[in-house]
Amino acid sequence: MLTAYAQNGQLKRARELFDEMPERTIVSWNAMITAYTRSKGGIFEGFRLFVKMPERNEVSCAAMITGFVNSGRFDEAEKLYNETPLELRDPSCSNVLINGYLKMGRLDEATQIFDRMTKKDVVSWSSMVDGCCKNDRVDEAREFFDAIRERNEVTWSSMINGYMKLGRFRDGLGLFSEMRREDAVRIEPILVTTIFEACGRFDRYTEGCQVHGLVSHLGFEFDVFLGNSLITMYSRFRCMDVARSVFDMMLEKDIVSWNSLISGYIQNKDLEEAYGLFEKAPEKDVVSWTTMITGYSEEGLTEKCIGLFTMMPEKDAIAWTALISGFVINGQYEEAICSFFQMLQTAVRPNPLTLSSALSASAGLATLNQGTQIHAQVIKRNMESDLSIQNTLVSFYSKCGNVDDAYRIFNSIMAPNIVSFNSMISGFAQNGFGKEALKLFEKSQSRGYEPTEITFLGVLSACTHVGLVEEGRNYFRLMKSLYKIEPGPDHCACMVDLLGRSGLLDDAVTFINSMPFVPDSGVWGALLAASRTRFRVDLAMLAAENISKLEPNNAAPYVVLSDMYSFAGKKKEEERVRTAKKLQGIKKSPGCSWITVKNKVNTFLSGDQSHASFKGIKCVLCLILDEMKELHWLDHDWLPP
DNA sequence: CTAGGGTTAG
Repeated sequence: MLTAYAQNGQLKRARELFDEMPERTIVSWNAMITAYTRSKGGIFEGFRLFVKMPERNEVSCAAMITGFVNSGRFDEAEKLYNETPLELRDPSCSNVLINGYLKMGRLDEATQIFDRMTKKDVVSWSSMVDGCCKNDRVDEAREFFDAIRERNEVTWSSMINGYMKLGRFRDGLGLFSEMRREDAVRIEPILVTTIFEACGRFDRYTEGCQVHGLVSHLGFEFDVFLGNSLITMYSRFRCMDVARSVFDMMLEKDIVSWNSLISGYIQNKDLEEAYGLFEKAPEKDVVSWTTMITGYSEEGLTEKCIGLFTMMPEKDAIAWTALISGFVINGQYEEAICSFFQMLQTAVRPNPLTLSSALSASAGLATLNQGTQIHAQVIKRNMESDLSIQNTLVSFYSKCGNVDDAYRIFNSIMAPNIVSFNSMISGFAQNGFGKEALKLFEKSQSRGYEPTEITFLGVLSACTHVGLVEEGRNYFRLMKSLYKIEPGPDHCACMVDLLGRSGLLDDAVTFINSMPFVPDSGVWGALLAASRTRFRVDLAMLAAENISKLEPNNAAPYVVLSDMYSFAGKKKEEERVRTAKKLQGIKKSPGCSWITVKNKVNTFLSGDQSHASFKGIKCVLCLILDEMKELHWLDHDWLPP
């Protein structure tokens, strides 16, 4: 009764009953100690009872030490442990302490207790095995494992899981087959699920199928957990037929089975099959809905996302985040921000990913004020030390032109990863600090960070923005030869941009012709922009034709060509381009830009002279253009209107 | 009444 009351949140009733008891045994006292130490702030009342009780046994000590360990009071736990008479010092007391230390990563203290134990049991040994694995000391774990005389299911699975988490299949599966030869230990389905998980994650098809074949003989192939993990594994292998047949053969399915299969189809881009299952599912939960929303947003179908989200009965933080980040990846930043502020008005609390997505949206819009508000939310919610948020903040402040703030945040990151470096390198590059960007790249290399494709986009654009042509060419070569990263379309577009902006247009064309794949519109776009700046009608035509082939509705080729013909006085050609544009039915919305100065948004449309300070702005612009001419960044007087 | 591992889907 005491325990029943305590476990149902009625500690007071338990205490009343305890006080009324005509006589109490050690077990009654122990039950109360456990009840108090497990309830918030009850540790000292628990200890008071422990001191007061007339007689104690080993369970009393273990319970009390557990209480101290679980409330982080290791000093008190250790003191009590040392004061416990040896004949009462059950292995459980030591095991509690050992596991407490292991969970905190305090391996030395755990080992000390372990070494001092006079009678170690299988729990003590298994705890050391697991604790070493969890603290990235798998090989030490193996030493403990080999030293144990008596091994049970926990010992084996701790060791096997340690290997599987690291993808050490030879060691893990080797032990697994050794375990099968032991008569005294059972193979538990749940251990096999972790093997399937690892096979899926490390893309080990052969091993996954082998283990699957093996367990189907053991009689628990119809276990729900096991079936679910098989569905997930085969989905990762892109074997949806097998995943489906596992699903169909399962005698008992739960909502996770349905969700796993839906998610599998979505990962393999079969939205129709996914939606069919979603509709057919006997029950749906927040995960089912969110899975579908994520699937649609990855395919750019944000309308469908909104529809599903609206119909969804209960929305949690992850669901909101799926909606918001879906908008962000599709460039719908206003919608993302709007949803974020809607979310704040509900009781659902944003998680780090939500705030990071909202910050990305602000970065996309370059709305400094709004993003700063979200930064304030980050601080308010104590998420400043979240790495993904810090990285997004670096990007955000950079995009808003606030390199100093970006750099300040970058430097405050305790454990930066390559993404942090990528964000800062790109941030420097975007703001014209090419030298700083390249220096930071070299720093990341000397510190042993592995560069990614994104790293080189930053590096190449840094070279572009300061005209470092040779360095850019060099990095482009190194990328492949030294870092083993294949240049993609974006890297090539960067190179064309680099050569084009430096006036080396013929080199740019040579580069395009030497590309190992068909140039995309980004590559041609870079050439078109350079041709416009340098007034190379021939290359502008080449680029324009190719863009039109790839993106028939893109207005840029028509606009640039007609402007250039117009300047050159070639009225006929200009007219021809304009007519072609009309025939295609292409409408170009006027270019628009804006900047917030002292809380006021200043908007500029192309050709628009209505700004209050138009004269002054134009004057400064002319000064800048003169300087550009002096530096030979422009070859002639022609400028796009 | 106390102590160890494993839990699939967003």
